[in-house]
Amino acid sequence: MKLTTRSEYALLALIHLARHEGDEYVPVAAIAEAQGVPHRFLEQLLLVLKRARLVKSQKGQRGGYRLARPPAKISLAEVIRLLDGALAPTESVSTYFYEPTPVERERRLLRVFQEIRDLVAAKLEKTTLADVR
Amino acid sequence: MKLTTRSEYALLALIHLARHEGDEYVPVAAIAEAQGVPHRFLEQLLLVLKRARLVKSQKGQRGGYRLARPPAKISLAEVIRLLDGALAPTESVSTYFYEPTPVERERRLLRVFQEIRDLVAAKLEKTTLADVR
DNA sequence: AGTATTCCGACGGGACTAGTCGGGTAAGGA
DNA sequence: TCCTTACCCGACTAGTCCCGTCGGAATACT
Repeated sequence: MKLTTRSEYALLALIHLARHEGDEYVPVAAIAEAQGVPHRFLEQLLLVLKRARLVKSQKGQRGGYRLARPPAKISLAEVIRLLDGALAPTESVSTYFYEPTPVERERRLLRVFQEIRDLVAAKLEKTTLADVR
Repeated sequence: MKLTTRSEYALLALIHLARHEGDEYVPVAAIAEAQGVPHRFLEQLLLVLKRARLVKSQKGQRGGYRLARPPAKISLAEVIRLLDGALAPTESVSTYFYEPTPVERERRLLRVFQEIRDLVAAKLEKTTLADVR
């Protein structure tokens, strides 16, 4: 039932970028300082975001990062799933990663977990950076 | 966003006990075999459940465990919170365990997490063993 | 007495988390 | 051309947590 700092920091970084859409290419150092997260660590996360094409980067002087899409087109779900894996509270309930467990035989219990997953997923899916900017 | 096997197994055990309410005092071995979970491990979990007064125990021959309350009075929330800690997706959003983080300054984001926590908590709070038995 | 069963604390291996570090690569400016 | 800025990449580490296992003590029934 927990979120790692990875997705938390990633979200903070994206929010920062969403706020500076005009400035194009904000360096990691600026984001890190503004949001109070470790520079070197954030670098890693932004790299992941870049590979997933959520942000674009520019090297060298005046380089940095910017959003690859408008904030309204980036959902929290996408970010969290990317950094933390499945959204489901238990492995055997995810539609993205499947693996059998002993809980599976308890259909009613599983059902409850499915409903929760759907609730959470729906909420995260429809909340975008534009909403939390 | 994940549940540990601890609470999963604990729930399975409780469900088993709920199904055998008349038999009073089911030994751990029986539960473990029925639900397919490691005997020695489950023992630990039941001990926790006992200390929290969710179950009662009886030592010696014909001993074992039984529910301390009717199934309808035991919510999933209670069990999961006991074994896994807070239900909130991020630490700074739980009403039970509080600790400050850098995410706190992002009010809108925090708000979303709070809503999710409330959603999940409400669901788990009102679902009881009687529902999943 | 003997046997079944809970109770308790300790321990261990593996995975994961949260970072750090050193250096490589590209872009811009002087 | 050369220097500086900044991204890029992989390796590494220290700590924590998870999933169990184990040995044995205490207790209750037969």
